[in-house]
Order: sequence, then C-alpha cells, then structure tokens
Amino acid sequence: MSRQKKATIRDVAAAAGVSVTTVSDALSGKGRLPEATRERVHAVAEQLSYRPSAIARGLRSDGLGLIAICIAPAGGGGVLTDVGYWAAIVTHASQAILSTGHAPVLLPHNVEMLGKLRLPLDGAIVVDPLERDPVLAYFERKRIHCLTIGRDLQRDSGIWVDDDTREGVRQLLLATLPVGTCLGFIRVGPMKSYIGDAVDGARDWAAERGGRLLVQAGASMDAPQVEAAVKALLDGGAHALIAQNDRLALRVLEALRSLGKRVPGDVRLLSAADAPELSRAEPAISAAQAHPARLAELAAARLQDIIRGSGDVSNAKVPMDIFPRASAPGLSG
Amino acid sequence: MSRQKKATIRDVAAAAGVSVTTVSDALSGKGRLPEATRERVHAVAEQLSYRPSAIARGLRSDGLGLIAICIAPAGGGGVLTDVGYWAAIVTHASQAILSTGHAPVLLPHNVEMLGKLRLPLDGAIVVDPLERDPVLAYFERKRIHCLTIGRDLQRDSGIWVDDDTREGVRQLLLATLPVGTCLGFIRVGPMKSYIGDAVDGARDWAAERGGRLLVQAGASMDAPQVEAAVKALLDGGAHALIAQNDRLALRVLEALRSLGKRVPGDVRLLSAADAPELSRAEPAISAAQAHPARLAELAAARLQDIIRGSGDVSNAKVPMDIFPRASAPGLSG
DNA sequence: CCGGCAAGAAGAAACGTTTCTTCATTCAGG
DNA sequence: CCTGAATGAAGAAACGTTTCTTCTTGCCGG
Repeated sequence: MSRQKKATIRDVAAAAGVSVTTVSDALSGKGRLPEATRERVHAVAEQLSYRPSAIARGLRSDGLGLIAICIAPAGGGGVLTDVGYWAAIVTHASQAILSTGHAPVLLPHNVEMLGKLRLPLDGAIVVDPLERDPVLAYFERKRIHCLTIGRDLQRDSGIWVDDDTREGVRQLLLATLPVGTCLGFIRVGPMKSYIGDAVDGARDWAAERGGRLLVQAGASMDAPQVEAAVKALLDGGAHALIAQNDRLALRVLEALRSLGKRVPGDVRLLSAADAPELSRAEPAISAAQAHPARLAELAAARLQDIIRGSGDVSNAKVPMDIFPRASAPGLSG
Repeated sequence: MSRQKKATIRDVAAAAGVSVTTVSDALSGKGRLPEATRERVHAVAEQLSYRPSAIARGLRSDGLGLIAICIAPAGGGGVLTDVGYWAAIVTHASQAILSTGHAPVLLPHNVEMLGKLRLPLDGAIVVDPLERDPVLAYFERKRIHCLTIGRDLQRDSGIWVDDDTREGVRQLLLATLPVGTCLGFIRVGPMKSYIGDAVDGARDWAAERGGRLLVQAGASMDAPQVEAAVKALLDGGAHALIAQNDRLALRVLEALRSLGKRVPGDVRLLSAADAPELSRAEPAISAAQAHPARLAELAAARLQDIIRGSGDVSNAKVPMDIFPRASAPGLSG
C-alpha cells in the first residue's frame, strides 16, 4: 500500500472543475457562490482527504498568532510546582490571549528546546522568571516581543506585571505578629521576584515593629531538609515562621509537628502565598493571597500593546489580600 | 514614531549586495561562502533587525513538525489535577517527541480553542481521554494523526498506550486483602480508562477471593463530599477502601480520621495510583504504580510510526508495580 | 594552452494558500 | 436597445523562505 501524496487546493479545484479561488471561498465561507458549488467543493475535498495547509495560510494572511507561555521552574526537584497558581495563570492567560485573537501555546522553559522548535511566535509571556532568565534572554535575542509575570531580579529592562508581594507580606505580618517578634523566613529553590519581595516585606515589618528577621534557605522541599531549616531558625530564636509559598508552608507545618512544636502556641506560621489547602490545614495557615487571574489578564493586554507597537506600555503591580488564620491569628484591634 | 516594516530576506540581500541564496546560506550555515561574506550578511541582518519568517521556512521546507499534547480534565473542580503524573507525562513525552525531530506543544483540551488556534499540527497525543472525547473526535475530523495515552472507553478505533491498571489493581488487592473482604471503591470525576480498569481489577479480585465490591462515586474532591462517600461505603460494610488515585486517597485518609476510623486497624486503605506523597503519609498508603515515562515514550514512538505511515501500529499495555505499605500491609507468606 | 575541479554566487522555481483585479453573463429599468 | 448592478468565477500575484540548477572565475596539472 503506497503513500498518497497530500492533496492541495489545486487538486481539489481540478477535481471539482473550479478555480482555486472558488475552492478557497467555498471552504472558508467567503466569496459569492451558489450553495450547489459550495457543496460540490466540500464533497470533493472530503473525497480527496484534503487538509488545508495552515502554514501556507499563515504565510499569506495573518501569521499564526502564536503567543508562548513559559513558566520558569521553581525549586523542589519537580518539573512543575506551585501548581494551583500555575494552573490559574495558564487558564486565565490563555483565555485573555485568545480574546485578543492570538493563540496561546504552553512551551517548555528550555532554551535548547525553544531553539529546536523555532516556532513563528508573535510574542511570549515568561512566568516567574529566574535571575538572568535564559529564556527571557533568548526571546530578546530572537526579537520576540516578551513580558514577564514576576520580574527577573537581575534585569533592568523589560515590561512586567507582578503581585505587590512586598506590601502584602508586610501587611500580613503587621496584622499577625506581636511587636519585637523574631521572625524566620524559609525559602527553597532559585531566587524569584516574589521571594525577594516577600523577604523585603518582612524586613519592612521588622524595621517598623522592632522585630528581628532570620532568613534560611532550605536545600530542597524534602522533609529532612525542611526540618533542618526549621530547626536552624528555631535555634536562632524565631517564634514565627513564614514560608515562601503554600507548599512549603505545609511542609514546614509537618516539620514543626515532628519537632514537637505547637502552632501557634510555640511558633506562629505564615505563608507568603495562599492556596485552598492552607485554609484546610490543621491549624489553618495565615497567608497573603496573590491574584493570578488579574496578573494574567494584565499581562496578556500589555503584550498585545507591545506587539501592536503602542508607545508607552508600563509595568503593573497588583495588590494582595491577607488572610490571618489560626496558625497566626490577627492581633486584636 | 512610525512603525518599521519588517525586513525580509530580500531587504538583507539588497543591503548586503548579495543574492537571497547567499543570505539564506550565510544565516543557516549552509552553502559555500567565505567567512567575510557571512559576517557581512550577519551584520546587515542585525542592523535591519531581520527576523526570518519561520512560517515561510516551514512552508518551503519541512513544516513545523508540531505535535500537540492535550490532557483531558479530571474531576475535582481544578483545571489540572493528578499533577505529578501529568508533569511526568509532559516531560517525558516532550523529550521523546523532540528526539524524533518534532516539536511538542502543550495545548488546552478544548475544541473551541483548538479550532481558533488552527495550528499546523502533524500529530497529537490525547492524555486520559474522556468517554467520547470531543478533542479526539476533533483531531479525527481534521485528519490530524492522533493516539491516546489511556483509552476512550466509548471508542473502538484509534491507537492507544495504557497502563495495565486492571492487572495492577488485582495484584495489589491479592497481595493486601484477606479473603472475603468487603472492598469499597471510591471514584470522583468523569469516567476514564484507568478508573474503569481499576474497578474491573477490583472485580477480578473479588471474584477470585470471595470478596464483595461496592463502588461509590463522590460528587467532588471537597472534604464533605469525600466524607459522605466514605461513610456510605463503611455503612455498606466495607473494611477496605481503594481510591482511584493518589490525591483522592489522601482525601479519603483525612475523611477516615474525621470519622474516627483507624487505618489499617478498622479500615485498610489503598490507591490505584501511586505518588511520593502516599509513602510520606501517616500511615504510608499502599498503591499500584503507573509508569508515565514508559507510557510517554511508547506513545511518541507510535505516533511517529503513524505519521510516517508505517503499516501496522499496535496498542501497548504497560505492567504496573505494586507497593504494599502500612495502610494495607502485605499478607504474610 | 587546455581541461577539470573547486569555490563563490545568482536566478528561478517551489511550497500552498489568500486576495485582489478583472471578466462574463444575466436581469431589470429607462 | 442600452446601461448599470448583481452574481459567479477565474487568473495572477503576493506572502518569505529554501533549494536546485547553472554560471563564472581562478588555480593547478598535464
């Protein structure tokens, strides 16, 4: 059984006894032609298993309108973490991109793979970029319009949208920690803007409320490593702990249990990022909540402005909400 | 400030004083030309901010080689669940697809969005298809080569690769449940092949070991719903529970705690799918383990065979491993 | 000097669709 | 009968790159 050559619009036109214009019009629903002609063309196209070349269409018309979404890896060994946040970003960014007439394509945060793909991208959104993010640099090199959700802390240029994590964390700590508390900040994985901002927010709080801040980077999200980091902070005098995000906060809670510490009796626990699991934990964990949906929408809108060459596209910061819960109750008014 | 028209290869050729062939050769590293010419062309391209049209290249040469990966939604309200499994599938399938010279593109499991995208796809992999999966039907309609990881239970045609969940669950139950046990199976969300197979495997076990099988579908993954489903099974006489997957198993464990049941003293607990979290739970939960990496590799290889028109592409079933743990210890001898 | 080979290069066509321009026919109204 | 409008349709060119074929020049060896 030999392979059939792919049918082109010329083959369909010849078999239907019309011009390629008529085939194009018949299949696209454009043009002026009688229903009988349109149906004949459809029948022939079906018979020949004709499949229009999206590449040819893209070349002639309006391109393919591809917008990449690349999510930089977080720490913790998995390919993808912070999954609730990530899923929300993808969902909302995809919808926003589609509403601008573009096509969202989720691509790996991997320069080698992007180089092999060589897709005709109109633009790209990099989520939670690393410091000196290689994918961000790649897009710039290839002159692909790009912006970030979160910021590359080692990069001055580029448009970004980000949560106001610094202010959110500061407000959360103001609302939950007594004056002069010694606070331990636990982080894991590569430095990202939301981590840097959270640490800055904790510093702001400490300066305002006469607290002390200890920062500890864990080697990984594995239980023994988290436990070691927690222990180091407790030994350093910390009576409150804030974790960089929800997953780490849950790990810290487990570690505190293993170490025989009561929450919030012995140690208050907070998270710089919220998730449904935190409110379901025992005790429910206090957190500052990001707004991934809003971020995604702002990002998509700005990227479109960039692509269209609108003159003055500015960065955006989205305020966070704070939720004091049982792990670090709100201070009485 | 007026918009600059995009530079084409013709513009570069004119500015560099060479033909378009020479520009193409210089930028691609092909052809025979002196280094000085090559450098001159590069300089001009840079000066003109020339960006080659990947669409034009794809049309003339070898297409874009896009392979879509679409993951059908599971239950539980989130856009994406079973995230560890999902991340493994994406990672390994992406690598396998790249090694065949194609480009993996993760796309939404959404016919409307796929229709708007109109990407020049050479093939597609649908992961965990729904019954009468609409995306699967879309790809067939558009004559896009397709296979599935997991099966559409309401579809006879199409190539698939799948875990041998039926046999894996049967073996797990044989290894952990005493003769005559009344077993409750909890499931949530749309029917998928791995769920159907797991139920069948449990039925096989019940037939062999004189057990009784009760199947309960939860309305969602929320704690009250899971608790209601667990309670219904316990009231029905179940002394062992098996959850469709890891996330649900963890929820069932929480529900059992809320209901004051000891695991495994009052009720044995098992999961039809494993994850690291299950071995970290208290008690560690017995599970059958899928092999997403192997599945992804087999899928990518078969899809390539399908695309190349190789005559006889067959389905594949991958055996599972079983891990008896404290929640349902292995039967002695 | 002549012929062959290698290096450098250009021109034309291909890829498959869309769109713009032009043409032909028919019908209706003045 | 003539003119204008509407309908149906075709042909050519555009889109931007790659590739194939052919040509030119210079060098070397017989």
